[in-house]
Amino acid sequence: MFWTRFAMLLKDVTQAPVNPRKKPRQARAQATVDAILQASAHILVRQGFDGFNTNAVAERAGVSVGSLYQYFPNKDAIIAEMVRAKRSRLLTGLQAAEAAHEDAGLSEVLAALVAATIAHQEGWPQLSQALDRAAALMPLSEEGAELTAAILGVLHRVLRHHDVADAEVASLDLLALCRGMIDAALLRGEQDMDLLQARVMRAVLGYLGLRAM
Amino acid sequence: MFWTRFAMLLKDVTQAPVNPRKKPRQARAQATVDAILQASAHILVRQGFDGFNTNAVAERAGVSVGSLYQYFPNKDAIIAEMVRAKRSRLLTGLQAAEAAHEDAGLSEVLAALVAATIAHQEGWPQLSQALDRAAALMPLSEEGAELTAAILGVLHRVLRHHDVADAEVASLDLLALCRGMIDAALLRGEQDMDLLQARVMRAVLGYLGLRAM
DNA sequence: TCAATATGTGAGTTATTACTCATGTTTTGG
DNA sequence: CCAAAACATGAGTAATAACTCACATATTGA
Repeated sequence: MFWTRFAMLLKDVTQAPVNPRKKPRQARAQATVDAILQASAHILVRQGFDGFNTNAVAERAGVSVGSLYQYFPNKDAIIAEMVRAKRSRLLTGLQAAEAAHEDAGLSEVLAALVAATIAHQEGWPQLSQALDRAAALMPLSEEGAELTAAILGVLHRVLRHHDVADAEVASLDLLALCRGMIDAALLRGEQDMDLLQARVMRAVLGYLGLRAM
Repeated sequence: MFWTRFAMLLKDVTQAPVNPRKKPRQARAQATVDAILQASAHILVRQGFDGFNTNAVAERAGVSVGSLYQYFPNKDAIIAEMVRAKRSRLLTGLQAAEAAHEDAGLSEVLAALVAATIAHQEGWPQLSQALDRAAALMPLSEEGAELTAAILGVLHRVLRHHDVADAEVASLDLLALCRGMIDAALLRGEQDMDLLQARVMRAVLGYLGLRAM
């Protein structure tokens, strides 16, 4: 019928509230969600973004597409959740490093933060990279934005605590600097993390006008 | 999601010299190609990768899809050409900076190189970023790879000429460091290029163990 | 002038894939 | 034990977009 061609005009004029999918309540549901996330990571690393489609993810996870869409409103939400989890882990690592060196000198705290950042990326650098890229291209969820702010916040707090001038800009610069160096190094397969750490620290301390430790 | 629309990673691993299309011979054909590239840039910046499809590009360029496919064998080739052109421009800028400071001290040459890099990204930071990202996801054309090597080569040569140890690794690190800081700063809308330059130089000189100029 | 060649056209073909829904199965609370 | 709620299924639908092709127009060179 001709009118079906106009059905699109009727749908969803009002903005959708980013589809509240159900949360898993039973253990098997949680297992399904975990399987989906694990399969997603696997596919992202092995096939890249091109192989990453919901059918493939569901198949590899051993669940049906229908199940996938019970817990993720759309494909992006899977990526968003992986990014969220990754950010959350980094934040935890940084906070731990901060706490463990509360009374130490600036260089020492920064070294701990850099080490935590490297360790965080090291495990699965290809997945880390893929997720970082995706994160840059996606509108962040509210929680994602909060986590990003909190990550920057740790650095900012440390710098201010040690009376660094322009802590605001410095934290942005240092984060970008570290990310750039670490990503590039891991991407080209670098193995020696201590060496990488030392090089990053030279740049960081140089930026701040401090001498090497 | 942008990545599903790119053939980049999976197709023709083993084959196809990715250029079986005709080169423009008449002026109007060159105009067509230019229009396509310009439209592509516009769409990439305004709509991102999601809006970047051949139909949209052709429409905005004011040509037909058929014409587009006369000069570009596939969608990726458009991006590849933009990346190639961008790399080529950067290389030219760096070589000019190098030549203009042949007999100067290391700090001075580096400052010129950093300035050239900033100037290069400054014009359209969003396009720069989009292309950088795309380049990371695409297999480089032969010429693209050569350009990348040449860009690194300039830095490498400068470092070696001034007897920097580990010039190989240092050039990789410094390039990544600069890219990271500059991209981030321009994307968040920073305006003061002299200030940015000074901050980048602090990191660069610190990395090399040199004092500020 | 007039073929040969270069360039331009855009509706149509085709493959892909995000996402739905009618229906079936399992778990839970009372 | 039994309904209701949670969970799972996967063939099917519909939208999208890469790319083709048969044909039209413009330019060139002799």
